[in-house]
Amino acid sequence: MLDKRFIRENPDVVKQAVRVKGLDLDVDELLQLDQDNRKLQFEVDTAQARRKSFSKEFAKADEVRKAELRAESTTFDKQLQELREQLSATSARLNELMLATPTIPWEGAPVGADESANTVVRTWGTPPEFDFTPLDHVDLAEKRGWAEFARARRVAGERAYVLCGDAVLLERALHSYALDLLHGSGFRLMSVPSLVKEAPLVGTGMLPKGRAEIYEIPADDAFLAGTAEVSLVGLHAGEILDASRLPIRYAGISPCFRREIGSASRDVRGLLRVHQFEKVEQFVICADDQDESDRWHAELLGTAESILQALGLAYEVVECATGDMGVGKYRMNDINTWFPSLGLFRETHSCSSLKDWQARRANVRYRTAGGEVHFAYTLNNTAVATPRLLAAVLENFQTADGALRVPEVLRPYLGGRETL
RNA sequence: GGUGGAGUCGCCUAGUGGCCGAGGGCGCACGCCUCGAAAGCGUGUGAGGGGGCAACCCCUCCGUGGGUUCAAAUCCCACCUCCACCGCCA
Repeated sequence: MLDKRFIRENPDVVKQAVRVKGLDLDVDELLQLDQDNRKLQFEVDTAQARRKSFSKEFAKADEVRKAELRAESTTFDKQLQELREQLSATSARLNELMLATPTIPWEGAPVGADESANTVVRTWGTPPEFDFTPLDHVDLAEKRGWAEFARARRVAGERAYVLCGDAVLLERALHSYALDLLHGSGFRLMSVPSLVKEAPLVGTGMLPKGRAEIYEIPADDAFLAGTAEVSLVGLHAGEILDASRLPIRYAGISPCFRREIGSASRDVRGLLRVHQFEKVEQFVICADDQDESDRWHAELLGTAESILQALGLAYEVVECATGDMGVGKYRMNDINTWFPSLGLFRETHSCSSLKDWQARRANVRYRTAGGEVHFAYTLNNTAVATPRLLAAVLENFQTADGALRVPEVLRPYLGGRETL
């Protein structure tokens, strides 16, 4: 969500953002509604001021005047009611359009309709070379008894999986490593709800547009969140934070649920695209200062890279194109990790800066040292998301004898074992 | 699942229909006092929207949404959240 004043003063900038992000939003309609809405607001305010004066006078009036006032009020209320209805109709529509307004993307972002316009910023590491025929993670996991797919799908349908034995320990090790790392660098560890209400989903921008992607539980007016970000933003919804509390840094861990409705029958094999997964997420709320936000973006991205480097996984960092980054984002960098079975890099992390787009929706504000109330800036990035990253570890570190070489940083979490 | 209680301006609290256009205390800010501070005294102290060149002015908000009334923090209904107890339970 953008600032209305900004839209009024910079309609062309907004239109440009709508265009490069490939969105369907009529900025002129929005501007017209905004103007209509303000006019109606003024009329309603004025009418209400007058209406209030009737009641004031009533208390002091004699019986004759009271009868007059009652009659006048009734007539006046009809007009007022009509105005109110008009106002609520225009403001509802205005709000609908406001929720669809995009963050103006970073000028450095490649302009393009979709991910094919993304550019590689840098790569790290070298994809492993095998002197044997490596298995993909599905074959390897099944061979070692580390996963069940056919049976899992009997239980939970397509894209379901069961991790078994050492794969469970390895998954847990990845999350433990990420949590310890973040805890050590000042992030507050937060284990948050996945079962959430509608408001935080609207606040984070997952709704209304992303409805098809989210599991709904209508009996309880609840939803299953696709990321811990939903709860982490929601925790501070409606608050005015003291500047001294910023930046807020959270490492959120939660089960994540996604319907994957837009990618039906894609990646149906294995652990790459599943409906339920486990993610440690980095999340920051900071002041509305672009330089500071940029620094956090770099740090969140750097932390994710350091995790992959520590694991010894080759990856590339991608600058996401305007059409790929999503409505609310100012800048987005994906990190794609090498998957030997695919012979390419696949997304394992996604780092986003949203400026105050999310904070405006969720009404997360802070009071500056000077006493002014501002919307905060928010950023987020994956730290570790499994089982996708687990699959990368399985594929990259398999050995000729069908074993798995455990990355050194994970060994402390696996009783010091060097291979599984 | 059941029963009872509660949600007021950062915090505590007053407020059972018009004098609430929300009072008091704490905290905070500024000033006076002081060598300096504390104490004391005084003043100020929310958010959102709108109008005006401006000084200013108006509207909305007492958990949320409805309702009753000329008039609602106050009365009625529903919901949300919290607390206590009972039942069930990982």
